[in-house]
Amino acid sequence: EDEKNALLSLDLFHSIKKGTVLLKEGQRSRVSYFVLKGCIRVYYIIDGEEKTTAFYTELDAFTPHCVVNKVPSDYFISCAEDSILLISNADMSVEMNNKFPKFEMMCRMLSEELLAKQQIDFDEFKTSSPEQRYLNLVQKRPDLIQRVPQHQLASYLGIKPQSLSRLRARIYKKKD
Amino acid sequence: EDEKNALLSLDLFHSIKKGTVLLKEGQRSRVSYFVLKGCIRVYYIIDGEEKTTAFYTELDAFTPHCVVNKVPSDYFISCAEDSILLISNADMSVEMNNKFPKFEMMCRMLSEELLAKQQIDFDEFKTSSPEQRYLNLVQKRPDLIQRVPQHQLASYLGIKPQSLSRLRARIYKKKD
DNA sequence: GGCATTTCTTAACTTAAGTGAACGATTTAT
DNA sequence: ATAAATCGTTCACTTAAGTTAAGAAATGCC
Repeated sequence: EDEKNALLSLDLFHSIKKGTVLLKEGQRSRVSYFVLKGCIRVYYIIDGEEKTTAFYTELDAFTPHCVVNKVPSDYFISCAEDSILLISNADMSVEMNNKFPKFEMMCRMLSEELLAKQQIDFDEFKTSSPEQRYLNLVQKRPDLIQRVPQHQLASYLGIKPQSLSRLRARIYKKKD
Repeated sequence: EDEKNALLSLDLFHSIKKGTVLLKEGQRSRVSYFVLKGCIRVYYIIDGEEKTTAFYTELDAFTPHCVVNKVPSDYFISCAEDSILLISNADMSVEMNNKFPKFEMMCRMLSEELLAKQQIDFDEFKTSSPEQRYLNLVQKRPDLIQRVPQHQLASYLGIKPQSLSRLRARIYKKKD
Protein backbone atom coordinates (compact mmCIF):
# COMPACT_ATOMS: atom_id res chain seq x y z
CA GLU A 1 0.00 0.00 0.00
CA ASP A 2 0.83 3.67 0.26
CA GLU A 3 2.55 3.12 3.61
CA LYS A 4 4.87 0.62 2.06
CA ASN A 5 5.85 2.92 -0.80
CA ALA A 6 6.41 5.87 1.50
CA LEU A 7 8.80 3.77 3.56
CA LEU A 8 10.70 2.31 0.67
CA SER A 9 11.11 5.65 -1.12
CA LEU A 10 13.52 6.76 1.59
CA ASP A 11 16.81 5.00 1.94
CA LEU A 12 17.21 4.42 5.62
CA PHE A 13 19.40 1.37 5.66
CA HIS A 14 22.92 1.64 6.96
CA SER A 15 25.77 -0.81 7.22
CA ILE A 16 27.81 0.06 10.27
CA LYS A 17 31.11 -1.32 11.50
CA LYS A 18 31.66 -2.80 14.93
CA GLY A 19 32.84 -0.20 17.39
CA THR A 20 31.28 2.78 15.63
CA VAL A 21 29.86 5.21 18.17
CA LEU A 22 26.38 6.26 17.09
CA LEU A 23 25.64 8.67 19.92
CA LYS A 24 27.80 10.31 22.57
CA GLU A 25 26.97 11.61 26.01
CA GLY A 26 25.94 15.26 25.82
CA GLN A 27 24.81 15.03 22.19
CA ARG A 28 21.32 15.76 21.03
CA SER A 29 19.86 13.34 18.54
CA ARG A 30 16.71 13.00 16.52
CA VAL A 31 17.06 9.43 15.33
CA SER A 32 15.63 6.05 16.22
CA TYR A 33 17.15 2.67 15.44
CA PHE A 34 15.78 -0.59 14.21
CA VAL A 35 18.27 -3.46 14.19
CA LEU A 36 18.06 -5.65 11.11
CA LYS A 37 21.32 -7.46 11.78
CA GLY A 38 23.96 -7.18 14.46
CA CYS A 39 23.83 -5.55 17.87
CA ILE A 40 23.92 -2.09 19.35
CA ARG A 41 24.83 -1.32 22.92
CA VAL A 42 23.91 1.46 25.36
CA TYR A 43 26.52 2.43 27.93
CA TYR A 44 27.33 5.16 30.42
CA ILE A 45 30.75 6.32 31.46
CA ILE A 46 30.66 6.74 35.23
CA ASP A 47 33.91 7.60 37.04
CA GLY A 48 35.78 6.67 33.89
CA GLU A 49 34.19 3.23 33.76
CA GLU A 50 31.89 1.90 31.09
CA LYS A 51 28.56 0.67 32.41
CA THR A 52 26.55 -1.20 29.81
CA THR A 53 22.81 -1.15 30.44
CA ALA A 54 21.20 -2.40 27.24
CA PHE A 55 21.70 -4.46 24.11
CA TYR A 56 19.45 -4.32 21.07
CA THR A 57 19.66 -7.15 18.57
CA GLU A 58 17.83 -8.44 15.50
CA LEU A 59 14.33 -6.90 15.16
CA ASP A 60 14.66 -4.71 18.25
CA ALA A 61 13.56 -1.09 17.95
CA PHE A 62 15.09 1.63 20.06
CA THR A 63 14.44 5.34 20.44
CA PRO A 64 16.96 6.97 22.78
CA HIS A 65 15.70 8.92 25.77
CA CYS A 66 17.26 12.14 24.44
CA VAL A 67 15.17 11.92 21.26
CA VAL A 68 11.89 11.54 23.10
CA ASN A 69 12.60 14.25 25.66
CA LYS A 70 14.70 16.55 23.49
CA VAL A 71 17.55 16.76 25.96
CA PRO A 72 21.28 15.98 25.70
CA SER A 73 22.01 12.27 26.01
CA ASP A 74 23.14 10.76 29.30
CA TYR A 75 24.66 7.80 27.55
CA PHE A 76 26.62 6.47 24.59
CA ILE A 77 25.40 4.12 21.89
CA SER A 78 27.78 2.02 19.85
CA CYS A 79 27.74 -0.92 17.48
CA ALA A 80 28.70 -4.06 19.36
CA GLU A 81 29.03 -5.93 16.04
CA ASP A 82 29.07 -5.11 12.35
CA SER A 83 25.42 -4.24 11.91
CA ILE A 84 22.72 -3.30 9.47
CA LEU A 85 20.42 -0.68 10.95
CA LEU A 86 17.33 1.14 9.88
CA ILE A 87 17.83 4.69 11.09
CA SER A 88 14.87 7.03 10.99
CA ASN A 89 14.57 10.56 12.27
CA ALA A 90 11.82 12.03 14.41
CA ASP A 91 10.53 14.45 11.73
CA MET A 92 9.92 11.49 9.50
CA SER A 93 7.83 9.67 12.10
CA VAL A 94 5.85 12.84 12.78
CA GLU A 95 5.10 12.99 9.07
CA MET A 96 4.24 9.30 8.89
CA ASN A 97 1.98 9.58 11.90
CA ASN A 98 0.14 12.50 10.31
CA LYS A 99 -0.28 10.82 6.95
CA PHE A 100 -1.16 7.32 8.11
CA PRO A 101 -3.38 6.81 11.17
CA LYS A 102 -2.53 3.13 11.05
CA PHE A 103 1.11 3.95 11.58
CA GLU A 104 0.30 6.01 14.63
CA MET A 105 -1.74 3.15 16.02
CA MET A 106 1.05 0.67 15.44
CA CYS A 107 3.53 2.93 17.18
CA ARG A 108 1.19 3.39 20.13
CA MET A 109 0.61 -0.33 20.47
CA LEU A 110 4.30 -1.10 20.11
CA SER A 111 5.41 1.34 22.78
CA GLU A 112 2.62 0.19 25.10
CA GLU A 113 3.83 -3.38 24.70
CA LEU A 114 7.47 -2.44 25.17
CA LEU A 115 6.58 -0.46 28.27
CA ALA A 116 4.67 -3.37 29.79
CA LYS A 117 7.44 -5.81 28.88
CA GLN A 118 10.12 -3.60 30.34
CA GLN A 119 8.18 -3.25 33.57
CA ILE A 120 8.26 -7.01 33.93
CA ASP A 121 11.99 -7.09 33.17
CA PHE A 122 12.61 -4.40 35.76
CA ASP A 123 10.52 -6.31 38.31
CA GLU A 124 12.49 -9.47 37.66
CA PHE A 125 15.73 -7.59 38.10
CA LYS A 126 14.62 -6.10 41.41
CA THR A 127 13.34 -9.35 42.83
CA SER A 128 16.29 -11.58 41.99
CA SER A 129 19.93 -12.01 42.94
CA PRO A 130 22.83 -11.54 40.50
CA GLU A 131 23.08 -15.32 40.14
CA GLN A 132 19.37 -15.66 39.37
CA ARG A 133 19.62 -12.78 36.93
CA TYR A 134 22.46 -14.52 35.12
CA LEU A 135 20.56 -17.81 34.94
CA ASN A 136 17.52 -15.90 33.74
CA LEU A 137 19.57 -14.31 30.99
CA VAL A 138 20.90 -17.71 29.91
CA GLN A 139 17.28 -18.77 29.45
CA LYS A 140 15.93 -15.67 27.79
CA ARG A 141 18.78 -14.39 25.65
CA PRO A 142 21.31 -17.22 25.30
CA ASP A 143 22.75 -15.57 22.20
CA LEU A 144 23.86 -12.51 24.19
CA ILE A 145 26.13 -14.60 26.38
CA GLN A 146 27.92 -15.82 23.30
CA ARG A 147 28.18 -12.65 21.28
CA VAL A 148 28.95 -10.04 23.94
CA PRO A 149 32.10 -9.64 26.11
CA GLN A 150 31.75 -10.73 29.73
CA HIS A 151 32.62 -7.37 31.24
CA GLN A 152 29.77 -5.76 29.30
CA LEU A 153 27.40 -8.51 30.40
CA ALA A 154 28.48 -7.93 34.00
CA SER A 155 27.30 -4.33 34.19
CA TYR A 156 24.18 -5.34 32.27
CA LEU A 157 23.54 -7.68 35.23
CA GLY A 158 24.39 -4.94 37.70
CA ILE A 159 27.67 -6.43 38.94
CA LYS A 160 31.46 -6.27 38.36
CA PRO A 161 33.23 -8.48 35.81
CA GLN A 162 35.12 -10.34 38.53
CA SER A 163 31.85 -11.14 40.29
CA LEU A 164 30.34 -12.50 37.09
CA SER A 165 33.40 -14.66 36.54
CA ARG A 166 33.21 -16.02 40.09
CA LEU A 167 29.45 -16.51 39.89
CA ARG A 168 29.84 -18.55 36.70
CA ALA A 169 32.49 -20.72 38.34
CA ARG A 170 30.15 -21.23 41.31
CA ILE A 171 27.28 -22.32 39.06
CA TYR A 172 29.55 -24.66 37.14
CA LYS A 173 30.73 -26.32 40.36
CA LYS A 174 27.14 -26.89 41.53
CA LYS A 175 26.45 -29.07 38.49
CA ASP A 176 27.69 -32.25 40.24
CA GLU B 1 -14.79 19.74 23.17
CA ASP B 2 -16.30 16.41 22.18
CA GLU B 3 -13.46 14.53 23.84
CA LYS B 4 -14.21 16.18 27.13
CA ASN B 5 -17.90 15.33 27.00
CA ALA B 6 -17.24 11.75 25.99
CA LEU B 7 -15.00 11.34 29.00
CA LEU B 8 -17.31 13.02 31.49
CA SER B 9 -20.39 11.13 30.35
CA LEU B 10 -18.96 7.95 31.83
CA ASP B 11 -18.51 7.73 35.54
CA LEU B 12 -15.06 6.31 36.00
CA PHE B 13 -14.15 7.72 39.36
CA HIS B 14 -13.81 5.39 42.29
CA SER B 15 -13.07 5.96 45.95
CA ILE B 16 -11.15 2.98 47.24
CA LYS B 17 -10.10 2.05 50.75
CA LYS B 18 -6.54 1.36 51.83
CA GLY B 19 -5.73 -2.32 51.57
CA THR B 20 -8.26 -3.13 48.85
CA VAL B 21 -6.78 -5.59 46.36
CA LEU B 22 -7.51 -4.41 42.83
CA LEU B 23 -5.89 -7.28 40.96
CA LYS B 24 -4.67 -10.71 42.02
CA GLU B 25 -2.03 -12.98 40.57
CA GLY B 26 -3.54 -15.26 37.96
CA GLN B 27 -6.44 -12.92 37.18
CA ARG B 28 -7.09 -11.43 33.79
CA SER B 29 -7.97 -7.78 33.71
CA ARG B 30 -9.01 -5.21 31.15
CA VAL B 31 -8.62 -2.04 33.18
CA SER B 32 -6.10 0.78 33.48
CA TYR B 33 -5.64 3.10 36.42
CA PHE B 34 -5.07 6.78 36.78
CA VAL B 35 -4.34 7.94 40.32
CA LEU B 36 -6.10 11.17 41.26
CA LYS B 37 -5.35 10.86 44.95
CA GLY B 38 -3.59 8.27 47.07
CA CYS B 39 -1.26 5.45 46.08
CA ILE B 40 -1.47 2.05 44.49
CA ARG B 41 1.19 -0.61 44.82
CA VAL B 42 2.34 -3.50 42.64
CA TYR B 43 3.68 -6.58 44.39
CA TYR B 44 4.56 -10.19 43.77
CA ILE B 45 4.32 -13.04 46.22
CA ILE B 46 7.48 -15.09 45.82
CA ASP B 47 8.10 -18.00 48.20
CA GLY B 48 5.35 -16.60 50.40
CA GLU B 49 7.02 -13.20 50.60
CA GLU B 50 5.67 -9.93 49.30
CA LYS B 51 7.99 -8.17 46.88
CA THR B 52 6.88 -4.66 46.05
CA THR B 53 8.14 -3.40 42.70
CA ALA B 54 6.17 -0.24 41.96
CA PHE B 55 4.18 2.60 43.47
CA TYR B 56 1.87 4.87 41.53
CA THR B 57 0.84 8.16 43.13
CA GLU B 58 -0.97 11.36 42.21
CA LEU B 59 -1.26 11.83 38.43
CA ASP B 60 0.46 8.56 37.59
CA ALA B 61 -1.12 6.35 34.93
CA PHE B 62 -0.72 2.60 34.94
CA THR B 63 -1.83 -0.17 32.62
CA PRO B 64 -0.96 -3.60 34.00
CA HIS B 65 1.10 -5.96 31.87
CA CYS B 66 -1.75 -8.50 31.79
CA VAL B 67 -4.05 -5.94 30.15
CA VAL B 68 -1.62 -5.11 27.37
CA ASN B 69 -0.67 -8.70 26.64
CA LYS B 70 -3.98 -10.37 27.50
CA VAL B 71 -2.43 -12.91 29.83
CA PRO B 72 -3.05 -13.78 33.51
CA SER B 73 -1.35 -11.36 35.87
CA ASP B 74 1.99 -12.23 37.47
CA TYR B 75 1.41 -9.76 40.26
CA PHE B 76 -1.02 -8.17 42.71
CA ILE B 77 -2.16 -4.58 42.82
CA SER B 78 -3.53 -3.02 45.97
CA CYS B 79 -4.35 0.38 47.38
CA ALA B 80 -1.53 1.53 49.62
CA GLU B 81 -3.72 4.38 50.90
CA ASP B 82 -7.33 5.47 50.69
CA SER B 83 -7.39 6.56 47.06
CA ILE B 84 -9.44 8.13 44.33
CA LEU B 85 -8.81 6.39 41.03
CA LEU B 86 -9.94 6.80 37.48
CA ILE B 87 -10.48 3.26 36.22
CA SER B 88 -11.01 2.77 32.52
CA ASN B 89 -11.32 -0.43 30.55
CA ALA B 90 -9.52 -1.38 27.38
CA ASP B 91 -12.69 -1.44 25.20
CA MET B 92 -13.26 2.15 26.13
CA SER B 93 -9.80 3.24 25.05
CA VAL B 94 -10.15 1.32 21.79
CA GLU B 95 -13.34 3.27 21.18
CA MET B 96 -11.76 6.58 22.18
CA ASN B 97 -8.80 5.93 19.94
CA ASN B 98 -11.10 5.23 17.01
CA LYS B 99 -13.26 8.28 17.55
CA PHE B 100 -10.56 10.79 18.37
CA PRO B 101 -7.23 10.69 16.54
CA LYS B 102 -5.90 13.25 19.02
CA PHE B 103 -6.49 10.82 21.84
CA GLU B 104 -4.53 8.13 20.05
CA MET B 105 -1.68 10.57 19.53
CA MET B 106 -1.66 11.55 23.17
CA CYS B 107 -1.57 7.93 24.25
CA ARG B 108 1.27 7.20 21.86
CA MET B 109 3.30 10.15 23.09
CA LEU B 110 2.60 9.33 26.70
CA SER B 111 3.69 5.73 26.44
CA GLU B 112 6.78 6.70 24.45
CA GLU B 113 7.72 9.13 27.20
CA LEU B 114 7.03 6.63 29.95
CA LEU B 115 9.10 4.02 28.13
CA ALA B 116 12.06 6.38 27.76
CA LYS B 117 11.76 7.52 31.37
CA GLN B 118 11.57 3.98 32.66
CA GLN B 119 14.66 3.01 30.68
CA ILE B 120 16.57 5.73 32.50
CA ASP B 121 15.21 4.55 35.86
CA PHE B 122 16.24 0.99 35.06
CA ASP B 123 19.70 2.16 34.03
CA GLU B 124 20.10 4.07 37.28
CA PHE B 125 19.04 1.03 39.23
CA LYS B 126 21.56 -1.20 37.45
CA THR B 127 24.45 1.18 37.79
CA SER B 128 24.09 2.03 41.46
CA SER B 129 24.40 0.35 44.84
CA PRO B 130 21.48 -0.11 47.25
CA GLU B 131 22.74 2.86 49.25
CA GLN B 132 22.93 5.10 46.17
CA ARG B 133 19.49 3.92 45.12
CA TYR B 134 18.07 4.88 48.49
CA LEU B 135 19.69 8.33 48.39
CA ASN B 136 18.42 8.73 44.84
CA LEU B 137 14.90 7.91 45.99
CA VAL B 138 15.14 10.46 48.79
CA GLN B 139 15.90 13.07 46.11
CA LYS B 140 13.37 12.02 43.52
CA ARG B 141 10.38 10.81 45.50
CA PRO B 142 10.79 12.09 49.08
CA ASP B 143 7.06 11.64 49.66
CA LEU B 144 7.29 7.87 49.15
CA ILE B 145 9.68 7.49 52.05
CA GLN B 146 7.13 9.12 54.33
CA ARG B 147 3.95 7.50 53.12
CA VAL B 148 5.03 3.90 52.49
CA PRO B 149 6.18 1.22 55.01
CA GLN B 150 9.92 0.53 55.06
CA HIS B 151 9.61 -3.15 54.23
CA GLN B 152 7.78 -2.26 51.03
CA LEU B 153 10.39 0.34 50.16
CA ALA B 154 13.09 -2.26 50.75
CA SER B 155 11.97 -4.61 48.02
CA TYR B 156 11.30 -1.60 45.81
CA LEU B 157 15.04 -0.91 46.25
CA GLY B 158 15.89 -4.55 45.62
CA ILE B 159 16.97 -5.39 49.18
CA LYS B 160 15.67 -6.87 52.45
CA PRO B 161 14.00 -4.71 55.12
CA GLN B 162 16.83 -5.35 57.59
CA SER B 163 19.36 -4.16 55.02
CA LEU B 164 17.43 -0.97 54.44
CA SER B 165 17.27 -0.34 58.16
CA ARG B 166 21.03 -0.88 58.52
CA LEU B 167 21.79 1.20 55.45
CA ARG B 168 19.77 4.09 56.84
CA ALA B 169 21.62 3.88 60.14
CA ARG B 170 24.91 3.87 58.23
CA ILE B 171 23.96 7.00 56.28
CA TYR B 172 22.82 8.73 59.43
CA LYS B 173 26.13 7.97 61.16
CA LYS B 174 28.11 9.39 58.24
CA LYS B 175 26.50 12.80 58.77
CA ASP B 176 29.16 13.89 61.35
C1' DG C 1 -7.57 1.34 77.45
C1' DG C 2 -5.46 -2.86 76.58
C1' DC C 3 -4.29 -6.78 73.66
C1' DA C 4 -2.62 -8.50 69.29
C1' DT C 5 -0.46 -7.74 65.10
C1' DT C 6 2.55 -5.55 62.31
C1' DT C 7 6.55 -2.89 61.61
C1' DC C 8 11.16 -1.32 62.56
C1' DT C 9 15.56 -1.81 64.56
C1' DT C 10 19.53 -4.16 66.34
C1' DA C 11 22.85 -7.83 66.69
C1' DA C 12 25.65 -11.94 65.53
C1' DC C 13 26.76 -14.77 61.95
C1' DT C 14 26.91 -16.33 56.94
C1' DT C 15 27.29 -15.53 52.23
C1' DA C 16 28.28 -13.05 48.26
C1' DA C 17 29.73 -8.92 45.94
C1' DG C 18 33.41 -5.11 45.64
C1' DT C 19 38.42 -4.17 45.36
C1' DG C 20 43.15 -4.49 43.98
C1' DA C 21 46.45 -7.16 41.93
C1' DA C 22 48.53 -10.77 39.22
C1' DC C 23 48.65 -13.80 35.34
C1' DG C 24 47.57 -16.05 31.06
C1' DA C 25 44.81 -15.85 26.88
C1' DT C 26 42.94 -13.44 23.28
C1' DT C 27 42.50 -9.71 20.24
C1' DT C 28 44.15 -5.59 17.87
C1' DA C 29 47.37 -2.70 15.83
C1' DT C 30 51.59 -1.80 13.55
C1' DA D 1 55.13 -11.48 13.18
C1' DT D 2 55.58 -9.13 17.14
C1' DA D 3 54.35 -5.85 20.52
C1' DA D 4 50.61 -3.68 22.91
C1' DA D 5 46.24 -3.54 24.62
C1' DT D 6 42.20 -5.80 26.10
C1' DC D 7 39.85 -9.46 28.31
C1' DG D 8 38.80 -13.29 31.43
C1' DT D 9 40.00 -15.74 35.48
C1' DT D 10 41.79 -16.38 40.02
C1' DC D 11 43.18 -15.02 44.69
C1' DA D 12 43.28 -12.63 49.11
C1' DC D 13 41.07 -9.27 51.50
C1' DT D 14 37.26 -5.86 52.54
C1' DT D 15 32.70 -4.47 52.63
C1' DA D 16 27.95 -4.94 52.49
C1' DA D 17 23.85 -7.65 51.93
C1' DG D 18 21.22 -12.05 53.40
C1' DT D 19 19.67 -14.75 57.41
C1' DT D 20 17.98 -15.78 61.86
C1' DA D 21 16.45 -14.23 66.00
C1' DA D 22 15.07 -11.07 69.57
C1' DG D 23 13.01 -7.13 71.31
C1' DA D 24 11.14 -2.29 70.97
C1' DA D 25 7.87 0.77 68.76
C1' DA D 26 3.86 1.72 66.30
C1' DT D 27 -0.65 0.45 64.63
C1' DG D 28 -4.99 -1.58 64.51
C1' DC D 29 -8.82 -3.81 66.73
C1' DC D 30 -12.03 -5.02 70.06
